[in-house]
Amino acid sequence: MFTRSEEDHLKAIHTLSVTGTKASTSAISERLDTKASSVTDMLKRLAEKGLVAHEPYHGAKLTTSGRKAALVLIRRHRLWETFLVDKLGFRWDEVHEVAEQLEHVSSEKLIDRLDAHLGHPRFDPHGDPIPDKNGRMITRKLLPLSRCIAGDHVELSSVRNGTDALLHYLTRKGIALGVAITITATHEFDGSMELKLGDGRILSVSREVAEQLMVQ
Amino acid sequence: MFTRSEEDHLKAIHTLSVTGTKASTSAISERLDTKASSVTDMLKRLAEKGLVAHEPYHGAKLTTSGRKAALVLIRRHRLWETFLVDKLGFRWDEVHEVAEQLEHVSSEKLIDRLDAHLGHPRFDPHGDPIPDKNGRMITRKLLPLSRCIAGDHVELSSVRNGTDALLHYLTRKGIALGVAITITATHEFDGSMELKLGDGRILSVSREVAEQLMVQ
DNA sequence: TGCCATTTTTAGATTAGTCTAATTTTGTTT
DNA sequence: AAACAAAATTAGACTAATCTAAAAATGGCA
Repeated sequence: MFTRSEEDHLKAIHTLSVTGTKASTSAISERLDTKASSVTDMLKRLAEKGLVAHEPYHGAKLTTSGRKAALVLIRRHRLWETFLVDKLGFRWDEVHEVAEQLEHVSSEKLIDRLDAHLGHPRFDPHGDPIPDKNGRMITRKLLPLSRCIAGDHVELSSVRNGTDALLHYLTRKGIALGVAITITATHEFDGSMELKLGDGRILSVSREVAEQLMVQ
Repeated sequence: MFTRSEEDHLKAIHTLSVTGTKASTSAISERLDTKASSVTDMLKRLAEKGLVAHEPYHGAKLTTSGRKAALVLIRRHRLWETFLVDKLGFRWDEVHEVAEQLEHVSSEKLIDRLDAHLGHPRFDPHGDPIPDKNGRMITRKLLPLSRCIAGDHVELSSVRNGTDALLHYLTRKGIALGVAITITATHEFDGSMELKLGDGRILSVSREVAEQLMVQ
């Protein structure tokens, strides 16, 4: 259907859009680790195919069919991540790169069967929602832990931009999705927070980390 | 590690070699549905990388490292086929094309975990042996059903060159791997054979089909 | 309002992989 | 052994995807 590079660009534009960032040429090129001129070329090609609206000098937006294609890719990626963790016993910090390859395998039947095999999961191992066959997914209003104040009782629901390093760090600290968190103290001067977990353990996290832990 | 096209060529050369055919430029190009000149180019590239020995005008042979690479690809392909049938409920005549894509996903850990998840299968859904981590696999001396004579009692062990159409045909006839077969008659004039299956069913197969059914 | 730094696009080159058409080699056949 | 058909290689062109360097556009600020 699409080339690997086209798919990578569609996904990048989608991700930027949903996080509220304008999908500018430079933002896309940074995400894909290519040069801006390469992105311009690809935007032209995608525009010709009717997948993006490219306003020269003013970034790109997905068209309806471009968005549909991007959601298929996100569905594939998140289902494969779930498979790797649930069925093959990978850790959540090991799955991204492999899923990045698997998502380009194009077979609707494969993905639908995989979905069923996994029990139609609604969230992937990082807490991100998995689009269904029609591109629909659960939307939750989450806020970063860094916005909570002392005394709040919350639950860890997803990890934003979870680099493998961050995920590994959390794993080592014994922090997993679904864990109950009580904020015991927040420190103004550096933004770090003291937490009490559901099992009674006490720990402290930096502001950077607290900004990526999305809670409910 | 290798490009998709390099991998396709390695696998084609390997398959030709093990079936006793010389891996000539034209034989490879026919398998890959490309032109002979494209194959010549690729053989040069693979020879530079030390994966094949290319004797111009006299075909190609895999080097030790080329053979090792090809076996990795065959291992991946057959494990994925097994996964599709055993875990996702695909029919054996539906898996080839999808496995053809999945085999290019490169992650040793993925394949080893998949192997374990499937219970270290020794044969794929078509009866072909699956190489282990070290490239070793079971070798069986099979012969085509067409070489059997009336009165022989045999077991269907694999289907050679199983095109999707042939596999689908066998499925419709209720013929599966492992089925016991007694040859009740062979017809000289067109090579067709009369068979009695383990469950008592009687059927007749053409010479072409009998040449592809490998028995023990 | 006009200048300037930043961003984006354009122009032109490069690489991998493919093709067609022409040339060369091989090996069979008379 | 010479000729010829088949197979393989070479030559040259094309496309997709990338890059660098140069030119153009944008938008904030003096």
